[in-house]
Amino acid sequence: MTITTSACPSGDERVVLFGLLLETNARLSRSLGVELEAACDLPLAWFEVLLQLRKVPEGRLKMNQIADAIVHSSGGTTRLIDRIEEAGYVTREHCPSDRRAIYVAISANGNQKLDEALNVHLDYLEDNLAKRLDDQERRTLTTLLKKLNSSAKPS
Amino acid sequence: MTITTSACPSGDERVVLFGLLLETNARLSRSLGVELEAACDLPLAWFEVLLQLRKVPEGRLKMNQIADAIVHSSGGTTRLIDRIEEAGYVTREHCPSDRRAIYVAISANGNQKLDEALNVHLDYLEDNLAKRLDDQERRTLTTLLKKLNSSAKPS
DNA sequence: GACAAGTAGTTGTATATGCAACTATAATGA
DNA sequence: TCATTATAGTTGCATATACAACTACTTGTC
Repeated sequence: MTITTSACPSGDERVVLFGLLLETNARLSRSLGVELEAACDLPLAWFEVLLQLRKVPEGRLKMNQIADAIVHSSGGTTRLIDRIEEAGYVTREHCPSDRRAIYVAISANGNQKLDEALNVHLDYLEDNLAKRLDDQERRTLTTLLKKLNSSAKPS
Repeated sequence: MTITTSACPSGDERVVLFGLLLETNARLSRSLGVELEAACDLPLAWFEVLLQLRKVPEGRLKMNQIADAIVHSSGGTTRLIDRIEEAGYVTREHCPSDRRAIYVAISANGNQKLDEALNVHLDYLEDNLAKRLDDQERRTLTTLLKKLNSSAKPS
């Protein structure tokens, strides 16, 4: 019995695209993670959480909102927030209107750390995004990723 | 001391783009992983390895080539290949010209499993890529990701 | 109001992965 | 040739995460 490799659609244009997406993401997030860790002693996942918290004017989100935003499981998010809280970058606050829910709020230390990390991040992006893609290309990429992303949300 | 949130570059166009890349990837790979696992009982990481092996005509790669292709650490790759080998989808072969090196070769079962998985993957891509982006957009995205990716390789 | 069903978050447990130390082999060069 | 340095892969250990079961609370229905 020969291994025919059959119709072998591994060269399919969509398969290639998807593989590229995985690879690009893996390389970029790994190298950013290394830099953040080295320069700020801040894991990438923590950075993502702090960034999400800064995005909203109140500076706080519920556990499940964070879990959704960073695409983690509920249990994983609990543990992640445990660690970030222990480091003093966020605090848990009770939600008055729903006693099941918990707000996670960024602290002063968290904001300071995030500023630090954003400097590293911006340098990184300058080297790895801006150097490779011009304004127009970045805008196009943003648009395309948004299209791709919105679809996958409700699953 | 007020929490000024400082210059707050979290809305920076590049930061947004990077966040989008992380999020898109996380959502897509998670949902593909769930489908592959459900339909073929094949973890996404295994699928990635098998796909890399099929990409090359010989159907085999050295450990470090695999590690690089799928962006894993060397130790992580050893363990990953251990599991895939135990499942019978790949085999380890000695390299005659370098006795330190090990070839990992896809087996007949591995090829069969990969065909199965590719069917799922192609359906998935049809739903999640092709439905959202037309041919032109996919080509553009591919080009942009390639540019982005080539840069990050040597690190 | 009370019971059923749904939702928010946590915890036990299993697993996957990275890092650093290690072994074995190869390449370099004095 | 032998010693040094570099490389390929594996292993011990620590950690991060997912899944499923659980508790506590809320919402909907009668």
